[in-house]
Amino acid sequence: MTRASEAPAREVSAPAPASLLDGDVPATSRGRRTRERLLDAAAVVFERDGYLDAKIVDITVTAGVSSGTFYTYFPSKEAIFTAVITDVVDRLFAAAVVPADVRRGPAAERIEYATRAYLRAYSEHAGLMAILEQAATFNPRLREMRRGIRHSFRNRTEKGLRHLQEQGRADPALSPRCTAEALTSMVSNFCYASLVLEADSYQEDEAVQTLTTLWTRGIGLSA
Amino acid sequence: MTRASEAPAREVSAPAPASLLDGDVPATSRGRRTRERLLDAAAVVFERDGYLDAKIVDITVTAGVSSGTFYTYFPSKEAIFTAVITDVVDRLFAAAVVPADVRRGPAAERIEYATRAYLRAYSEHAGLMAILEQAATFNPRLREMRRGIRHSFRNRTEKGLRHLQEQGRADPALSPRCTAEALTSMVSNFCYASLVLEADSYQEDEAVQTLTTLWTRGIGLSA
Amino acid sequence: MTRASEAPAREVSAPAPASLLDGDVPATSRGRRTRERLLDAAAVVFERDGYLDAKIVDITVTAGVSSGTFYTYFPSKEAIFTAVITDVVDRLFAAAVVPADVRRGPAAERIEYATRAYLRAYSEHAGLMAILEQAATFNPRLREMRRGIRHSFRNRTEKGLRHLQEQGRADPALSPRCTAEALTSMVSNFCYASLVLEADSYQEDEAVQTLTTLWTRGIGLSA
Amino acid sequence: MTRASEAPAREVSAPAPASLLDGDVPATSRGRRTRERLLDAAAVVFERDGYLDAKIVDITVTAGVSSGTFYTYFPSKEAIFTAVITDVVDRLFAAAVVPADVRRGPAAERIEYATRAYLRAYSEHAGLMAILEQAATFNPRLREMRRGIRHSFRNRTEKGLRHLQEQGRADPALSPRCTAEALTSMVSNFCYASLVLEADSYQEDEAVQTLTTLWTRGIGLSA
DNA sequence: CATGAATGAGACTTCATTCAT
DNA sequence: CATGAATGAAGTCTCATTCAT
Repeated sequence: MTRASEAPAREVSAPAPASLLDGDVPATSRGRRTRERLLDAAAVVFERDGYLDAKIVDITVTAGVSSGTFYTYFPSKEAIFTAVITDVVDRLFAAAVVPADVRRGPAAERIEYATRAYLRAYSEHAGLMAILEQAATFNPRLREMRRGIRHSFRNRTEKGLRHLQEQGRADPALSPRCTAEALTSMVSNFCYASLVLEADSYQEDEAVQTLTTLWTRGIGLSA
Repeated sequence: MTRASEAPAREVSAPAPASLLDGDVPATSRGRRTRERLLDAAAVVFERDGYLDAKIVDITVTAGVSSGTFYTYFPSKEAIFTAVITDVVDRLFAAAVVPADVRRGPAAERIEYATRAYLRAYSEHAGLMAILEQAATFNPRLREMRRGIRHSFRNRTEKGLRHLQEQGRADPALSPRCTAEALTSMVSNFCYASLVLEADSYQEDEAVQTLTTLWTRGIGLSA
Repeated sequence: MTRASEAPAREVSAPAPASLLDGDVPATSRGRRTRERLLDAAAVVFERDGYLDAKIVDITVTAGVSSGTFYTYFPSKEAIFTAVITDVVDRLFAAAVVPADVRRGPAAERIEYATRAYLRAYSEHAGLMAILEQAATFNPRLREMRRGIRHSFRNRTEKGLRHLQEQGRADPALSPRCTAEALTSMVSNFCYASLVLEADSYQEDEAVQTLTTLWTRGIGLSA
Repeated sequence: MTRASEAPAREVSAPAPASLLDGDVPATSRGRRTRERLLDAAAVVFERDGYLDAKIVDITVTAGVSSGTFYTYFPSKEAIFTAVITDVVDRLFAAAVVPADVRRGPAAERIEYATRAYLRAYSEHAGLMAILEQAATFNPRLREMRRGIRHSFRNRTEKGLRHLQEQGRADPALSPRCTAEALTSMVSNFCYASLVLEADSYQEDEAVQTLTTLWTRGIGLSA
């Protein structure tokens, strides 16, 4: 019997939940396995059906558990989606890290490295990135998440650009922030357009070279 | 504006449309007015609530008609949304047309003109563009529409770039298609990021200059 | 697709609802008939199954309409229950009105009249009164309603007692408020106990005489 | 308090209870302690959340045991509620016992004593009494329990009244049963109304005096 | 005895669309 | 053409109870 409206206060004032509802790690290994199975199943279902059309039952059936079990581990569709996406984003960030030796090398190579890494990581997870893009359009919390990701990349670019400008190796007339925004847009939306909207339209090398050229020449990079 | 008494003959003699279900223009002026009211109401409601949360009743109530009346003019929610968006896109395209004198002028100015025009038009309709972005993520037909829009812009850019390359005024090493894709991404996603995701983050001039600089320098434009 | 949590604001800020959700009278006679049918069905179902076990479908099936139709007329189970109970309570109040000629007669007869009227009305609607009693134990709004009903009766008793005390015809040592509370308790809970908890345990005359005697003698009524 | 080491022999030699499922006392002292903890926790949770909203997990968490453990001691939610309420009712009955000296004194004082005792006991346990009232409205067994309690009090009153009538000290015209019903209603529902529905509306003395006066005068008690 | 994960039935509600008037 | 009432499929989430360890 559902009487949510009659005692809503507890949702807010409730002390620590009795269980794993907030995504804590389960106590037993059996629990951990079940949680993993649910996450894997969710990735499959979200990618296949999109955020809106993904049903909890589809996830539980795919994971081979009863539908009630879902709620032992995640309080909602949004929660498991966030967990799935967080995984992916972590890998995206990890992939985007430029190794020390490259970082110490020429700026152009650094930019090319980062661009290629982003393209590859995006391409590997294009399915779920598309779904994040979708979900972000109507879910405020997921939109916030998506903005956070974008900001990370933009800030890194902005910082790098300021550095080059200080060294006199990039056009000092460019607004670092606005330029970083534009370049982030270029790369991320190029990925979205060519990997999500269309199916794999460009060769990796062609794309990397084009983007790198536009980027380095655009900021007036001098060797 | 056409008053009911102006052209009654036509209302009678016009060949009865097979059906209004596809959004044809209604035969009577009263009908035309109702259709307009619905379109206006839909623009308001879609922009306010998003595609998913927009309810047909909200549209009809806003338009001041009964909910049944809706289906006299549009066969579905998707249909009226398409009609609304088509209007907006038409204006976006119209705004993006570069006047003859500018077209005959220097390439840099042409690019700046087009960029500024796009930015302004986007900013004017940012609300609905955001909703189109949303709807395109889950509705195949609307996704197709969105791709069509993108292709138009990209193709124009590609054509322009080929032209410059042929004249020896842009880097011939760049793939015209891939470059056009990247530049289209840069401008369109810059708009999306700064006008939809964030609230108006940049001055128009700063944005136009930054984008134009990146663009022209990126393609290696020579005077 | 349910996404209640993602746009909860509208529940509060929404302007006038597009329809009859707040229980307004339907515009057409067909609508009025349907609303009546739902109310009648609800009375039957609530009485038969109790508030908790009453299902919306049972009501709609009993009324011979689809389940969606329910929500054209009532926003929730609570709403239709309130409507049903309001009807019953109105009749209870109406029955409790003491006609002018009796009111001008001897106090003892007045009290007996009111007691008998209450008993009869309660007995007639015992089923639904029991359900109100139930619902009031866990639904704040319905509890408020129940208290309102009780207050009405208690206040009437209090007023009458003050009057008698002023006339020197009732014990002036009694607190009118507290006494009215006790007497209201006696009569109302006698009805609850003998008509709801047990099945019809007393003859009407026996009950009326006992209650009237306790009441009149209790307050020290002098002719 | 029994420590585990104190009586191990008995723990072993005691005839194994067929089952603990019906709330029998556990064989080990550790078990007894767990059972107590569950009962205490249940009292807290039931009083705080009501019967319907009380969750077994909340009880076990409050008691500091796992949810499975619950079923080692009680077969169901209803069972532990019954156990909790039985405790309370026992104390209510205990409090309602009129000591010998008072019993031998004047009838008016006896009635006053019993009334005051009831009021105090009820007030002390008002929270759980309210929940019993709630649970009784939808659970047949708990309703039976509630009726049993009521009958005890009513029967005692009835017996007392018969006694007074036989002694010629109370109105012989009153039906003892029906009168007892009415007086029980008056006192018990006065408590419910003033202690549960409203918050502590009357001073104890005022309430006791009012109720006692109505009671004694109502039955025509002569010294 | 204790643990905590697993179960699964089932009611509510929404809203695009249809249809009788 | 307009009205507004009627439709009905379908997915989420709860929680008492069971069971494997």
